[in-house]
Amino acid sequence: MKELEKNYTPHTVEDKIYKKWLDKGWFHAEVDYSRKPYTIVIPPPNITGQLHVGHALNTILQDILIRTKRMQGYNALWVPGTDHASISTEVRIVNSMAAEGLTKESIGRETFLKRAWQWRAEYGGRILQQFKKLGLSCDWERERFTMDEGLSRAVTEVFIRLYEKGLIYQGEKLINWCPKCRTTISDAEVSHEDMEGAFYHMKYRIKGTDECLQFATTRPETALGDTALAVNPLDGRYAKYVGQTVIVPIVNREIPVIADEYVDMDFGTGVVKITPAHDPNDFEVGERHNLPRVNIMNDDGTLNENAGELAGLDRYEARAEIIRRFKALGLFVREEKLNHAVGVHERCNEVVEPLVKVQWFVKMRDLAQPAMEVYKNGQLRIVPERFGKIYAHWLENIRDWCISRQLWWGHRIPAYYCERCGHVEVADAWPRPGSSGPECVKCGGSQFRQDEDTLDTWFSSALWPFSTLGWPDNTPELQYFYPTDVLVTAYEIIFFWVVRMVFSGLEQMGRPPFRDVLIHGIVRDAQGRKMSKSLDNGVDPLEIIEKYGADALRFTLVAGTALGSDSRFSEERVENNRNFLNKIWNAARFILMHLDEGSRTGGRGAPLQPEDKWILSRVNSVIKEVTDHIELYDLGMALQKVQDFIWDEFCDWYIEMVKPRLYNHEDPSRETALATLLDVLADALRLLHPFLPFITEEIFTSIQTEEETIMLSAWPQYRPERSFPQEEREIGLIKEVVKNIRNVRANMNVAPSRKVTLIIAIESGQTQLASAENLQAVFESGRMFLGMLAGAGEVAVRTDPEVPPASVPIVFPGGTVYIPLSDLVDIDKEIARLTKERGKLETELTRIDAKLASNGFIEKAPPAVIDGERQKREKYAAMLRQVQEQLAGMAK
RNA sequence: GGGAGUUUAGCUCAGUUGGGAGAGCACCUGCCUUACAAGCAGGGGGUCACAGGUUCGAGCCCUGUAAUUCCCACCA
Repeated sequence: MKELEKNYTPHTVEDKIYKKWLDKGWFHAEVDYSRKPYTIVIPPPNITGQLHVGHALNTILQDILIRTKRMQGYNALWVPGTDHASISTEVRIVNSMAAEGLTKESIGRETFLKRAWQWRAEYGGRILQQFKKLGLSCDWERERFTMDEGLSRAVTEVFIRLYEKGLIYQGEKLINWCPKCRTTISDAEVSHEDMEGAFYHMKYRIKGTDECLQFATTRPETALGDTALAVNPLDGRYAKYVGQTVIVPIVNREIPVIADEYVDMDFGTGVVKITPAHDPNDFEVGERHNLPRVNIMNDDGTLNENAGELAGLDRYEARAEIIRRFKALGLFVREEKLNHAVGVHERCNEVVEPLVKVQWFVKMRDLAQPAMEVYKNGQLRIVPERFGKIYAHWLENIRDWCISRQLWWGHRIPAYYCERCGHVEVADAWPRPGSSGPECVKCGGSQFRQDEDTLDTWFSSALWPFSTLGWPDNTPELQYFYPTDVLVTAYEIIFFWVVRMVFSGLEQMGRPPFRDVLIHGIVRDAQGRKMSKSLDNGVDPLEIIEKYGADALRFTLVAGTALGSDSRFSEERVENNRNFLNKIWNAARFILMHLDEGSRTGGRGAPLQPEDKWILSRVNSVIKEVTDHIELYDLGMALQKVQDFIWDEFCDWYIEMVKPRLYNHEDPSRETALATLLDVLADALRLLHPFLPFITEEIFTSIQTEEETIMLSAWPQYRPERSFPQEEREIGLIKEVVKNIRNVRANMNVAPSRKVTLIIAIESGQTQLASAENLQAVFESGRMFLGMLAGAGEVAVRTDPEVPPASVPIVFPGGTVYIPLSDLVDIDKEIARLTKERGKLETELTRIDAKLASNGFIEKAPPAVIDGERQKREKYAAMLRQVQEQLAGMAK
């Protein structure tokens, strides 16, 4: 028998237990067709990542699901891994090099990549090590990295397949350019922020006249790239100008006035300058009207030679300069303040520049359609439902995905260009290894160079659910574990990741990559603010673990969080939850204390007592409730149910009830009580294990010796033969009476040590609960509880209707408990209590009477409800009568 | 501009097909009762944002309003 410390100390057990689990290989899953698989792939954190509470919440939820399913007998696999996170990693490496005075360009691609791999070796595993502190039961033997050989092969394979189907293409389109990171970014990476800007009213002179056309713009610097002015075709004011020519000053470009429906007549002057190379709308207008695209910007955000005299100026300097020059030319009208949304790169906050460039794109329409289909027909379920709308909305409005990035860290695009004629071959290598002779099918050239660009990091993440299982090889793992069961993620990356995994899974595997998507909220600080570096309000999970243990952290993150909604984190809550751990710990310690030789294995010496049946029946219900809630992903509620059960029913009632039996070694039912305690505790621990893996393991292995671990112990089942409704009602009555006696005692300031006499008068006849005889038996056997729990001394159970004189009544359905006033002190307080009680009963009766008197209610409410109301009325009326009698008696 | 969420006790939040308003924390009172003071027992405290409507009956359903948070969006 192990001795347990008085207080639970996580540090001494957590590392030891985790090591045991690892050494035993219990997290590892192998293909096994005799069992059903249950699979989750982890959302891979960035290799640059440091564990934060967001990761903690996300992974803990997955761990709860995996552990539950594992206990339920599934072959549970949880695949961990990390993401190379091309741009954010690259930026960090560049920054670290800058400290040494180095740049990417100065060291070259190859050296840079060496450095990046070193970075990955150094930091890549760190976050996973931190994950282990949380107690996660990932299959570490199957850890993957998005740039592993196999996963890289998957990326190339998908690229080639999509290219061959025409779903990946190279095109010259308007893309989002980040001048700071010097790369393209996808639409999803641009966030729109309201900024205070200005609306500049300017004009162009109409060629051959003295007239001008006035327009307004927020970006005057793009004027040098204008290739048209546009008006609405229905706009009578400008009809006569359409077809005429205006002159862009400074560069003296002659551009036409065109008519296009894009122009809103009621906004500004109704005239819009068209810059096809630097604005998405203008780009489309330009397409429709075959306008030339004049690119005036360099990759770093300065103006290029097309800007004439302004070449070399930064875009913001250029803006000021343009305004100055227009003013000098008399072409500047006025400026007004205007708040408008500006696209910024969400990673570096630089204002994004729309530019026309040749890039690689994924054609989305054909891929989005099946992804929408599986959502609509229910093959893919999104929990909570409302996030499905976000998913659907995004798919409906999806545009082609720009996947090429001007970065080095990532999967290099498998496209090869003929040096002589520029012909493109898409293949895993070109020329093909071992081939000889000219390779270019167009010109016979033999020199090829690979595309310099890499792929958007989400391109490889999109393949994660199957690439981690071995695809493109048809591995046994892929056949057995795919599709995965659930994807758990925060709502922030539905667009980036979830959508792309779904269409990739459908396209490559023919099935959605997961059945359910569980969306959780984000963890905010105690004031409800988002945690951020600038506010410095982030919580370091490792510090919390250090202080309170992983279980307390897990508890805090999961408890009290409704599906999909944000939660607040405070250390105070962790502390409270730590207290719960201590509570369980001490309950276990108490039981162990009373276990002596033979008890642990010994059977039940005597039949189950009513309180034993009550607690068994209760745990039985809790098993069902908890299992159901987990099934619905309502993990916070599931945890709540077990906690309430353990603390309230098990500790505060059951343990207190059986103490006399435990202290009395002669009691034949002592063994039964111990066996029940162990039974119930073991079941509660099992229900709790997915949430609090460490403490449950520690206690479980202490209180019993048959099973080596709780993590592989069978999940408790609801057992009908363990349902005892009669005992639940009986003990429920005892609890109610005990509470009322305590109430009276507290109100009347009866010293806790003082015993009071109880006279329990049972009414004759049948009540809802039981017959008078049964009630009598209940109180006879409950006599002990009244003594233990309510400080009762003498207890007399009677059936005669005589009311004892000078006593305080406590009414219950079927009878009354009387406490002689001589045992109490303060009669005024008792009168006050009874008066209040009378008021409550009267209110209730009024309410019920009004209800019963209403014709509508009698006619329309279901009979069961009406019957219930009548019964309630009867019960309250009886109780009211007694209270009134008593008050009358005391008034004398 | 479009969409979604939230609004219940001082604080944080539950409230499962509409049928007697809940928990935890905080607060007040009494207890070092041989598992636990990180504990036990008792208590006070709410026009369920507002206004209408449906219903015999609304925290829950419908309509509108307000406050607040978030997401999406190319009005130059």
